[in-house]
This record gives sequence, C-alpha cells and structure tokens, in this order.
Amino acid sequence: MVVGPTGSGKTALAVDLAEHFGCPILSTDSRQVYRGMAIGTAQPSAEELSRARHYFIADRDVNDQLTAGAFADEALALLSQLFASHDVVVAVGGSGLYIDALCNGFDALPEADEDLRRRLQHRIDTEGLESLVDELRSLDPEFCLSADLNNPARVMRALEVCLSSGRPYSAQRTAQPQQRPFEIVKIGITMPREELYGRINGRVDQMMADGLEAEARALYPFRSLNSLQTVGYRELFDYFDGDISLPEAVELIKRNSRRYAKRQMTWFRRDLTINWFEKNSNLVINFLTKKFAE
RNA sequence: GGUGCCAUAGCUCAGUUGGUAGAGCAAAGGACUGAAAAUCCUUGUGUCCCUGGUUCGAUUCCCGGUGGUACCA
Repeated sequence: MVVGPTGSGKTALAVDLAEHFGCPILSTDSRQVYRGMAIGTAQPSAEELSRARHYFIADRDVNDQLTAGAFADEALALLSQLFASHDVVVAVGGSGLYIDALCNGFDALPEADEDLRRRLQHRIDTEGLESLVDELRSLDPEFCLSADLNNPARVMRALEVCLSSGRPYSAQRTAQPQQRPFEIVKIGITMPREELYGRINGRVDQMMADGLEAEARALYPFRSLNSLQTVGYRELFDYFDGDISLPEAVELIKRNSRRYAKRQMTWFRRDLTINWFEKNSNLVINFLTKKFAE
C-alpha cells in the first residue's frame, strides 16, 4: 500500500510497482473514483492506466456517492477475488480515512442516514449547533467530554449514531483493529516541504493548461454533491459565480492543495507502520522484494 | 535636481502622548470510526531601514543617509 500527500508521486510509483510484481492496482482515493474528474483529481494517465489494471478509478458517477465504509466493503470483496490469482496487490491513494477503513475496519456503527442528516443540518441552520450539542450531551455525555464540539460534522455524526441506534456513540466504539486475510506493507513517499509545494503549484498550472476549467464547467450543475466538495472544483465554481477572478481561483486551488497535503501528512505521520522513502521506485522494489521473501 | 509622504512579522498594514509591539492574510502544529480533497482546533521575537544626537531609556522625537512613492522641474 502506497501512501503520501497529494503531488508526491504516488501514482507513478504504484504503476512501477504493479508492473514489476505483475499485479493490479487498487486506488484508495476518495475522489479519483468518480468519472469526469480526471484532470482535477490527477487520475492516472491513459499511459499509466495501460500499464496496470486499475480498480476504483473513474468507475462511478458523481451522483453515486461512495463513502469510506462502503469503499472498505467493496474493496475487501474485490481483494478476496484478486488474491485468488495474485500474490501481491498494490493499493495507492491519499484518503486517510479510506485507508483506515480498509486496513483496520470500522466498528459496527449505523451507516449514514441522508434524511436524518438533512434534518440535523436544518436544525443547525435554524437553531444553531449548540442545540445539537445539548441533545448530544444528554444522549452521550461521555463522548462530549473528549469530542470537538465546535465541529458540526463530528457532532452531527455522533448524534446521528445515537438517534438511529438508540445507544450512545461512545459505547459503540472499540478502536479494535480488525484482522485482514492478507499482509499489509505500507510505503510512504516523503520529500522536503518546499519541494512538495513546488510540485503542487506546478501541477495546478499544468491542470489548468490541460483544461481543468472546462472539466469544472461540465461539473458545475453537480456542485452541491459531496463528490464535488473537492479542491480544484470548488474554487472554479466560485469563479463561475463571479465571486473571484480566474487568477484568484488558481491561487486558491494551489493554497488549498497545499493545505490538503499538510493535513494528509499530519494523518500519515502518526501511523508508525509506514515505511518512508524518498521517491525512488527501485529502492521500494528492493525493500518489498526482501520483505516478501521473509 | 527640488519638495512632500512612506519604511514595523513572509505579505498588506495598525500602533506605541518615549518604557523593545499586534491585526488580517500567508505559514506552522494538531485532531479525525460510513461527508475525509470533507470538517474542526491551536500557534505571532520581529535587527520596528541604517548611522549619529537628545534622553535614565528611542521602533517612537531630532540631524544625516539609503530605498520607495507622489507632485514640481
């Protein structure tokens, strides 16, 4: 499994590994799964796609929302098939929660409930977040002790679980990693911050040259979908609305990509099972070959 | 060339009636169990342009310099 911040060169490394080990690639990216977002999400190029069989790349409509839990279920089912004919499968992507769901699994909590979420969101808009926090405090006081009660997404999810299961959220969380029927070796790509930011900025310019604006224009009607809450599109939607200029939108895409990369690094840094490498396919291949021989 | 104005955090600037300073943005650190490229939390020491003077004490006042800017020539 290859991880690392956006723009670090995960895709290229994954293709090299897949080619060397003669295996398919499973993407663990929450946005590259959608069709019509090839440029903005930096999906693998046609050339890269031809060098290895890819899964979870551009294989669903933007309306067909994938969530972390559903992804893990689908990916596990797929992996059990793939491992029937392959000793190795390369997974690659930067979505920390998706990776966690796949590697460690989630506790048996209720899934997202769209209707309930709409109602809760409406209450936040009309009564304020504090109203939900008060209710959550009565249903799950323990969770409120350690939770980030300023975070609407967290409060809503916790309340959603309490309401739809009838039990406190905190009582249903075990933080117990689940066993997987395969061994996971995590490879992380790292490089100096300055170099990474330079790559990210350059890649955004390249995306614009490749036609990101037209791609975003085509997705504009779907802007409210979760799949379009994505760096590279939201900023251009604001430009289409006339709220900002095109140069401003491009600058914001660069800044938000940098911030995204930083959040990814924060996430990955605490995973002590990751083996970190500078971007160099041969070193990684040597490392893995030795590892697999054990 | 002359005159006025400006010079403070990476950037844009505020401020100190003389007691070494603070906002926004950028940036950094962190959190994360079915929205996760989402969402949220925390963090401000900087030769206050340089030399000299006045003063117990100057980033602040004064002389000179340098750079920028506007107007006049």
